Amino acid sequence: MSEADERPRRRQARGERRISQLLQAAASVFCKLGYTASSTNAIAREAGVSPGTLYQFFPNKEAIAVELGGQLVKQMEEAHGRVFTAENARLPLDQLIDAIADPFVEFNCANPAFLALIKGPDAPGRVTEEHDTLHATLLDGVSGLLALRQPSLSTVERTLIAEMSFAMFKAALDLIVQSEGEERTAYAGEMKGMLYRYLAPYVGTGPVTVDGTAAPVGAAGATSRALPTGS
Amino acid sequence: MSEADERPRRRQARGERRISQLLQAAASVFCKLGYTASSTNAIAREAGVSPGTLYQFFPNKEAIAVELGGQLVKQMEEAHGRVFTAENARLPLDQLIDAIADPFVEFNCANPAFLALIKGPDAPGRVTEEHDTLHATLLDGVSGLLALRQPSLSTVERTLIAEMSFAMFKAALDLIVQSEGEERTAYAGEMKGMLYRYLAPYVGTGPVTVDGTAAPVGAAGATSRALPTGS
Amino acid sequence: MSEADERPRRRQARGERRISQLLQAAASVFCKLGYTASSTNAIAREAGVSPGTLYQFFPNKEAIAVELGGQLVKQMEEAHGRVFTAENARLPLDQLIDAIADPFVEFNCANPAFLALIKGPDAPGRVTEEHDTLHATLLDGVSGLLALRQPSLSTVERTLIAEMSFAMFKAALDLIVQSEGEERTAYAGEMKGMLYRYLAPYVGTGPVTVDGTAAPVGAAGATSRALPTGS
Amino acid sequence: MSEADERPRRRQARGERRISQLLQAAASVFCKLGYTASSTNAIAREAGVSPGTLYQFFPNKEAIAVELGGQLVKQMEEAHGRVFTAENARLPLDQLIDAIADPFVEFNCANPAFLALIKGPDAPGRVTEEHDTLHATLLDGVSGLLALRQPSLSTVERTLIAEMSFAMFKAALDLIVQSEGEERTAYAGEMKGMLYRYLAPYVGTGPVTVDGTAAPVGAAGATSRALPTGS
DNA sequence: GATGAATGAGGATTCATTCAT
DNA sequence: TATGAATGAATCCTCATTCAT
Repeated sequence: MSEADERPRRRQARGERRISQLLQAAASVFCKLGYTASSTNAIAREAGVSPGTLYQFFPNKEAIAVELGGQLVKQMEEAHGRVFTAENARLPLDQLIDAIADPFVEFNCANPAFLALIKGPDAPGRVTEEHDTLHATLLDGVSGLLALRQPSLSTVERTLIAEMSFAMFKAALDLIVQSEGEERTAYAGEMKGMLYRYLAPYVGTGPVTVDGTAAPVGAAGATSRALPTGS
Repeated sequence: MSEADERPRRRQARGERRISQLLQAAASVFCKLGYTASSTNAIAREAGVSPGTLYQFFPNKEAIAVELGGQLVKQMEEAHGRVFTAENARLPLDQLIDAIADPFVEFNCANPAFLALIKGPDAPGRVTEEHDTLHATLLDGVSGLLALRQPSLSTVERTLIAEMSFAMFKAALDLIVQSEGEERTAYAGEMKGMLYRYLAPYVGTGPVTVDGTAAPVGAAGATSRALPTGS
Repeated sequence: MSEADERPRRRQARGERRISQLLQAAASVFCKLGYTASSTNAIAREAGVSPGTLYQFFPNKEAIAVELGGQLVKQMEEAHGRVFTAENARLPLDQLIDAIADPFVEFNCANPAFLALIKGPDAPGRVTEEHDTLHATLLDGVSGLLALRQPSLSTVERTLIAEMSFAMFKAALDLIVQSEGEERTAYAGEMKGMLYRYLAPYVGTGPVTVDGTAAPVGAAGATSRALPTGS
Repeated sequence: MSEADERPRRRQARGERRISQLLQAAASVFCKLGYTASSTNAIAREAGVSPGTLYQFFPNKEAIAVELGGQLVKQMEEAHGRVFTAENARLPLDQLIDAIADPFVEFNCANPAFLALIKGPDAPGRVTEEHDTLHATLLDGVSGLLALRQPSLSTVERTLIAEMSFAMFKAALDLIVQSEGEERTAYAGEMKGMLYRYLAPYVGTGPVTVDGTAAPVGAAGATSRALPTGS
């Protein structure tokens, strides 16, 4: 019984060690060279194994990225819990932003490969499955938050705002990850301020009240450029 | 004198035709494949010349990107004039943003290769000379504007805000260029709104008065997250 | 004794199951891809075992082919009995041809891998041991038949005729195996007619008489095997 | 004028030399290893050039085979003229067979790669474009001859006979090419005898008369082609 | 200038085979 | 015995770059 249980596991043990070895190597290489310029051979070399070994676990580069993305998402969840939750959605805007951004910032600084995957390859049309999935997942998270917080937004509006917010977030994250120390803190602060001021006119700044509407906002100057909030 | 003058000119005439041929081809290929995945052979093929010819004008791939960047900057200036001017700096913030963003949006939609170059390769550390130059140029533009508009900002603050603004701008531009029709217009609107609300606390919304200070702003809610404006 | 006897037997039992599993897989893969393009990994995969297991029973790809050839020969004998017999040799030519061709056709249609092995790899000089063995076996069969039927043929003549007959047979078998239904029947008929007319002048058409000479020629039966000439 | 003529040619000169060098190398490698087992690297090595050079002239292995096939067909035509002609079709059968077989035998002995291409890869379903084309061309030749010689044959009959004849022809050619000296001559004789006797009932042995019908059968000439039967 | 041939290292991927478990 | 991990050379093919013409 235990034998039937363990035997397969033991075999997988080496394999799984190799897999994480390879994923770690991939993370490192993706960070150093970017996705496009990373080669499977380079990853294998970094992992200290032969190219053939890599291909025993992954059918191609894309699959490595997919798996790495999945692992990182899982790791982030394990470390910081789910961030796109209904509870978070109902927080005052500044706290909501903290609740999303802080874990992301922390995790991406510790695992810069995550950002590399989120950003994807530098070619417009050449999006990869993995990047797509990741992008969709995160975008859905943002969009869901918006829906919970401000149900009056139309789908189009919501998508627009979510895409913008996510794009801004990624771009700022890039600056954050690439800097260090005080500079990094400063960038993180800027990112939050930016998101706060961008989103305030759409979703209000206060906590969401019982009836599901966000508290009224005082950002009068923005309205002329903002989408109608539907209120 | 006339000999030394004219022969080179003729040669340069042919040469420059070749060069723009090649640059146009490069623009097209960079857009299709991204910088990293673009090959010199592909560019030469697209330009209808032999690889050898390409290397008669450019010592390597990087140089093509550098030159292309330069040309595009020049073209944009020819089409839209200088945008980072003192006059613009003194406009009311919304007009200032229009004055910068509109030409960029228009030009990048017409020349999507520009954005590809601005974004650079997908590798964090692997920044290329060309991308660096372009980045520095544009960042200086933004930074200069900030300096003119709000001289009280410290260098550090100015750099921070400029980097953030530029990063946001690039990210939004990406969304804009990749969309079409109404969607594109909507993204452009969002970008402007976003920049407006982000910058207002730092540089004020009104026109700059004679004494070089921006008009006072009323964006109270933002201050807690914003850098001190130096006022 | 019982230990030394039975354990190996049990082991062999499992082993032989594995072996036929592998051989069946090999047959399938050889058919799909041809001998040259077939890989041991592919065979193992098809058999549902690991590559290591395959190499526990066969030292290399060649050995698989050899064994498969042997098994198929044995299977064909089990299904159709020996065909290269003295009795057959003495039959009237058309019946002799039937006696040889029918089992081969039937068996090869059911086990197309057999033909793949008979044909061998597509390289002229690269004949494999397995193909050689099979080739020699079958050629000996034909040659033996000729010797029995027409002892007056010199060795050289006999070899020549045997090689030719066998080559024709293989080529026709290929057409037969690759076709279906009526077409297959038609090809089989053509093959027999072809062999009949080719061999008749050498070995006579009638049954072999007691004194070992074939009956004089007078290829009456041939027409019945030919397509109507339309005249 | 001559300059404008020669310049492009001179450039191509090196290239065309390379191309025939490569084709020759390919012929040699295909013969040694068979089509399937031949690698582009091996061909390049044999030609004494780098792999990259090969790919400047041929996009892949298949293309090499196609080109080589084309060249060989052309060369055979140049050396022996067209063989599938109406005049040949009307000859007495033995002369017709001579007219077809002799050039083929001679050419294939001199250029054994031709046969390698005609035979194609050893995989049943994996037929290559080049082999297909070659096969179709030659089969059409045979079929055309049959149509001219015996118009009363139905399409189905004609195809059947053509396929059979061609298959037999290929198989015999293989024996011929692989043997030498007297043996080769003997095989060639056998092949002709075999074809003669196979085809006689379908297309008659005599010359085709004015009204388009073949002379009545009465295969007198056949015996002269057969080995002495030892009777 | 322009060409296109040439290179050889490097890209992804597969293969026959061996080894540790 | 059976597994699956491991290997490294070999597969096809591309790339940035150079060179002879």
